[in-house]
Amino acid sequence: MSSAPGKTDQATLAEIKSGTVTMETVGRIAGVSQVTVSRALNDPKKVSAKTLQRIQDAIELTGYVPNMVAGALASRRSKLIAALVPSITNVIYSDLMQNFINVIRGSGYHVLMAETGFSQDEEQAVVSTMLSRRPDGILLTGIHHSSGCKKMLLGAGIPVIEVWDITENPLDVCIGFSHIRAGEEMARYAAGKGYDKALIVSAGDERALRRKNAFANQFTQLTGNAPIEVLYEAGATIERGRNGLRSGLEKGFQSGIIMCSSDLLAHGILIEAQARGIKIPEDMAVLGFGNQDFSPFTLPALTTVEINRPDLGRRAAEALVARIENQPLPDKSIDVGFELIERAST
Amino acid sequence: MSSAPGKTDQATLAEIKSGTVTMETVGRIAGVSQVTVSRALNDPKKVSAKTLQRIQDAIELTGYVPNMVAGALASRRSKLIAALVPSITNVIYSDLMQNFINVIRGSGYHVLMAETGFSQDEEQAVVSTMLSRRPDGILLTGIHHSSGCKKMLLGAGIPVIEVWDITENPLDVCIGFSHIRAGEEMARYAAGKGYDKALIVSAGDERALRRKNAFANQFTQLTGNAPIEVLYEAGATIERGRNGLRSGLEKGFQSGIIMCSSDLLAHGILIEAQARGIKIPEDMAVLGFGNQDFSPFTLPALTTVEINRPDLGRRAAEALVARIENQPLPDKSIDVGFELIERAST
DNA sequence: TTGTATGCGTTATCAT
DNA sequence: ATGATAACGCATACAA
Repeated sequence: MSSAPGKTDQATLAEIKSGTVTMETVGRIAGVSQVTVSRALNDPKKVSAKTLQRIQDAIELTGYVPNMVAGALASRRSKLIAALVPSITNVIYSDLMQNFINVIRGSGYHVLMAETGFSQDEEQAVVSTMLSRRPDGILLTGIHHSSGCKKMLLGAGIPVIEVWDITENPLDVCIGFSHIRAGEEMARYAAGKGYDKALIVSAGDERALRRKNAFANQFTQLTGNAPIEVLYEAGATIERGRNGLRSGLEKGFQSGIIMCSSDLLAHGILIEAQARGIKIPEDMAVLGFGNQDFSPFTLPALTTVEINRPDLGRRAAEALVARIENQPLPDKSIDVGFELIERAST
Repeated sequence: MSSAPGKTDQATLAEIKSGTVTMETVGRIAGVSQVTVSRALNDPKKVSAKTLQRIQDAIELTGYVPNMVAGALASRRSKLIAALVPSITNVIYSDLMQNFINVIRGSGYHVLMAETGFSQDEEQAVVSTMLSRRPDGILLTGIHHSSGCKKMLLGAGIPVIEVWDITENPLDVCIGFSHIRAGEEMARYAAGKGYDKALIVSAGDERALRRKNAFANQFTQLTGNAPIEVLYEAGATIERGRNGLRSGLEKGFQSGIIMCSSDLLAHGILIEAQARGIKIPEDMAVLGFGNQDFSPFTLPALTTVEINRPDLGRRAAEALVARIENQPLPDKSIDVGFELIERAST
């Protein structure tokens, strides 16, 4: 009678105390086999109400916690998603990830997050170690990856979603917007408002540079004047924005519009302008990018380009889960677009 | 001779093509057993130079990627760390996590990151699903957790590190600073500078409120005047900073010092003050918290309290890894302190 | 230095 | 509705 339902024998007690409770333990207490416990958790309909109740009681009693490591090995589905972003301290990306993660969690997946620091080599290194976790899917930022990285991803045979950029030929699925079109749109707006001189203050990452070049080309074409440029290797900060205006003035910029690769830089420029008694937008205009949460509340409020990041994160998660679960996906390349929001700084 | 070293037979080719390469496959090609491949990867010293080379060639040939899921199950060490923060979009925490993750990665661990949103219930729910991944250690933000959460953690029997706060009785190890002492120090500073009226603009999370209360008590004690308070349920933003000053003025605040629970709120107050023609620090002073990257570059530069977040993240990672690997830890409770940095806003 | 046997805690495939 | 059995891919103990 030692293994009768409801009984808790010596061995069972030892397992509970040592924290080594498994489905086997739960089953022994509930008077069923380990397999039935597995079914009770994964597909309760297949188990009778009576035994289901007994199993639930046993789980309660033992404090059983499922072991997804074992589950992943057996099912060959890890329920893990790897997510690679250039920087987790940059709100542009963490904002996106916040929504991505929340949707992903709702579908029962966990997220392994890592930084790639704007470098393809680092991305490849990170992808390499991530794949050893056998993720069911992976999110990458951007559409440019090393060939070694692509090869590994193809070899892994898992869905890949590339975000924050767009291309006709994604590795698998991409969702984002055209940085070139965004840059061009900013130039058209600037020229359309009558500004015929421009200063560009930009961070040095590849996507920012693509926007910058598109802006410069379009602006030059429309006005006949090539913008002055101030570039930073590193990421955008308010400090670099302040320095950027200083450098721009030293390089001879006197009036017109200042195109920034980020609202953070733009905010820094507003501050530096204020410190110097330069009036925005009377003396010069400022155009940001990203529409961060503070951008409507600067002095003056910032004209900028909005990307709906929460929506982007959500849709990326939904698309990735759909791909993993073999649901049909209408499109391999999803353009979420952007919107130029005019405020007082221009 | 079909399994002679260097040979690649039919079955092996099939495995390579189907992406189901294991140590077994590699070993077959290299002419050794699966165990030797395992050793070659985990402890190369134990394998002769010759076979090591053959194994490396076979790995190269097959594109073998280790399966840490299987490794975790067999060794009962997942090499996974769960990290729970209130918000990943808040730079205060993402800054900390950035350094935490980098150190953790260097030790061969991966990080499962999740948000808990300032709620103990959500924290418990997240902990629950995280534990099913059998992490080797876990990082929590703060020292207050639901009893269910504590029970689960104890039951899991893994090292826990609590950051961004401090207590004499951590669950396991904690590293952070005293929010009460920080609030008191801010009050002493304010009173010492001669301010005898105060407005508090604070976010509503538990730690911010502890600083607020400590400040209010100490300030009242020193000056005889209780501060006016403006509280927000949600997190700190520049927008709420601007609204906070507005509300403070409506509540009758006219002059003195404004104590903020975050530099973001303080920045918003500087902006609103500028919009209203209020001179900082002549008409009223502003005191922030956090020393964010922009804080030296606001107008005027922000007086604030600095916590060395990168250092905190690094030390948290080091302490957690030490605990996991059973290395001695000098202290269960590590106070990293804080520093009041005086700038132009006071 | 290398190999054999075994088990990690599940899921999947058959039976019953 | 439930159970027996065999993977899953690796690490560990023990042998040789």
